[in-house]
Amino acid sequence: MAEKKYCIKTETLAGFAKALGHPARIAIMKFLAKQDTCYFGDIHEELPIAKATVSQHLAALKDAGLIQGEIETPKVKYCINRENWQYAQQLFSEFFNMELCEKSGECCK
Amino acid sequence: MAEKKYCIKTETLAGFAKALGHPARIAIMKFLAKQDTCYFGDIHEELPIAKATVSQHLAALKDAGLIQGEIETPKVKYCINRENWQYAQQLFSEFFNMELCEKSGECCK
DNA sequence: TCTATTATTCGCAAAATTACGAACAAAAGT
DNA sequence: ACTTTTGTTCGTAATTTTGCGAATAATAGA
Repeated sequence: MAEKKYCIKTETLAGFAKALGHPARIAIMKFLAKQDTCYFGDIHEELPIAKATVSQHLAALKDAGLIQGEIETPKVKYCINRENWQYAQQLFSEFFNMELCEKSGECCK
Repeated sequence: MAEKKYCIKTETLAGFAKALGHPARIAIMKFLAKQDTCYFGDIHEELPIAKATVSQHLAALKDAGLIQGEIETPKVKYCINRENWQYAQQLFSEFFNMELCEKSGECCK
């Protein structure tokens, strides 16, 4: 499907960024980071959107690899995928810490 | 338009992430970071997409505040908006460095 | 087995994104 | 004035995203 027009690191970083490109998904990640319990219902309560929509956002984050889920019937528990979280952190860090060319960033007013 | 359902920092971070959520836009930012000259034509040459599409991506990055443009007829020069770039860096840094709850990230296999 | 709880999937609609070629605008040079 | 160069805007199409309610699945408990 993805025809890889760009280098793999660029594609991967863009993928993480895309997954984080919605306030509900940022809110979910922040919530998961600080909670002991991370049941679907608790996440849903935090957000001003329908549960079907929450489920969709969780699926998006899961597809991106940023979270993972576990069934604990009748509930579902979600948490951050630490390995990929760390990788995303590294890619963003590299991206934002690349040294800017002297002239770049000064050429425009 | 934006009805602010989430806290401002969350919205802002999501906005930056969304702007970076496409490989062409990541590629543009990387290119701008390392180039002395940052004319539209040079950016277009780097990318495997039509100029109209490049223009759209540049507009998206501009709307997000990550870059700025300057006319130098007949060319147009683009560069990173350092102030907002730094703010984005800070927001991402805070986000990725928020301490994860002990249990969070360990509750799911 | 029936019921209650929980979360996903389905079906749908509206809106936004991505992409392109063609048309257009602006200014410099002839 | 005309032409060339450069990049944006327009018009359009295909796809994806976002969102919701209703239907569904899965399991525990009565």
